[in-house]
Amino acid sequence: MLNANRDIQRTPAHTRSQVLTHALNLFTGQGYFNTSVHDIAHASKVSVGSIYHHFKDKEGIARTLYEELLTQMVEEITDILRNHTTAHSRCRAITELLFEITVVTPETMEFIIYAKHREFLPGEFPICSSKPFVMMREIVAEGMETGEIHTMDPTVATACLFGGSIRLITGYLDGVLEKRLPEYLEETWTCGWRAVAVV
Amino acid sequence: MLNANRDIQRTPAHTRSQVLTHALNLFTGQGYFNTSVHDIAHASKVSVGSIYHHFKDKEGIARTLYEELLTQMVEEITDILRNHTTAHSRCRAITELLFEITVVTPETMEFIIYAKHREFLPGEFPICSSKPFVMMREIVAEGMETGEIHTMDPTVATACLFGGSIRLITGYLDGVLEKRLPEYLEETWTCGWRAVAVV
DNA sequence: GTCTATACGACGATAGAC
DNA sequence: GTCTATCGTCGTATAGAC
Repeated sequence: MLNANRDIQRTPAHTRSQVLTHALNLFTGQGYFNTSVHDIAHASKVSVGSIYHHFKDKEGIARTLYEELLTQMVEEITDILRNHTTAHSRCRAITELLFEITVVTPETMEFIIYAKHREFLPGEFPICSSKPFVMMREIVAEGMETGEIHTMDPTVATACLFGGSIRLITGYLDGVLEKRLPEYLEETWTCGWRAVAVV
Repeated sequence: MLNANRDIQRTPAHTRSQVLTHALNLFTGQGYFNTSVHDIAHASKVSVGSIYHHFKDKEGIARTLYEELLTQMVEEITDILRNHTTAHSRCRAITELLFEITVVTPETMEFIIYAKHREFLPGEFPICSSKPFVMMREIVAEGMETGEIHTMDPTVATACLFGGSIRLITGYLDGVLEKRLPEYLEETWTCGWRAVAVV
């Protein structure tokens, strides 16, 4: 996953990362159920047998992807928590992070925020119960205690603060935006913050 | 068992509506690809042959559902346009409508707002390009001309105005809200409007 | 660990009787 | 129009050689 573009190797680690990379592209590009293990094998230039050696089954590939991408996102939010102190600054940084991930690795964002995980990952909790989203709500809740954000239901505040950004991101992933995504950042952030900020 | 079968209506219209109703439930409950035509036949108490008499194929069922539900929503928004004049009043009414549809017929809202249509309806435009969403953006744009809403990119304004509500709705559909959905209406609307309103 | 070949079940769709 | 029975295909997963 991390060392995606290297010379063609046949090491186990390389096989594994190739499979994950191409599975992510196929799952987001044409959907999990429209993607066969054979498709993944072909795109990864790896045999079906190798795939089943590294992963229990097709679902296992998706689950691994889901967990690794979420873990990565948690780390990035943790960094933001370290480098920013106010709720305003932290939420702004998270918004920038979401936009950046979307532009740099749209498949990642699509798989995290836009896929219907419950349809192919039985037992998995909804994405909004996942760690990154919980962290975002905690940041908002703390912002209420410091008086930066209106005292209200934290779920509502988080939804309204980030809801606009998420709409823009899904619009970008759907290819329906007229301008490039970053051009929407300032205005979207201003609106989102205005929705919840104490004047 | 056999007696029960006598009570079942066998008119074409009844067959068609039964299939659509149960297909919607199954598609939203377990996903389009996890639902077989046999499942639909069983749930609808109709034979597979009858289903294929009324619909070209499985995709045709989903496409019919999609079109009918969107048409219904367009009519409801049209009603709102008739009965309300200001952008404030119209957007508020639309927010209430979205919440009400979600509570009364969650499958409808899930199928419209939450399904990944492009994965099973090839050629279909993304939901945010659909008529209801376009109408919402037009209402917002008019609100800018009348001075009710900040002059800004209409896409951003619409995303921020309704983004919070949509997040709450998806949270409800995912079953992760602590309170019942209507209890969030006032606060969510207030936040959304504050995000874009001219003071 | 990686590969090819294959078993086997599931599902979409059709045929043809009533 | 509705039904049952069946066909053909596709895709997951495994077996077993290298």
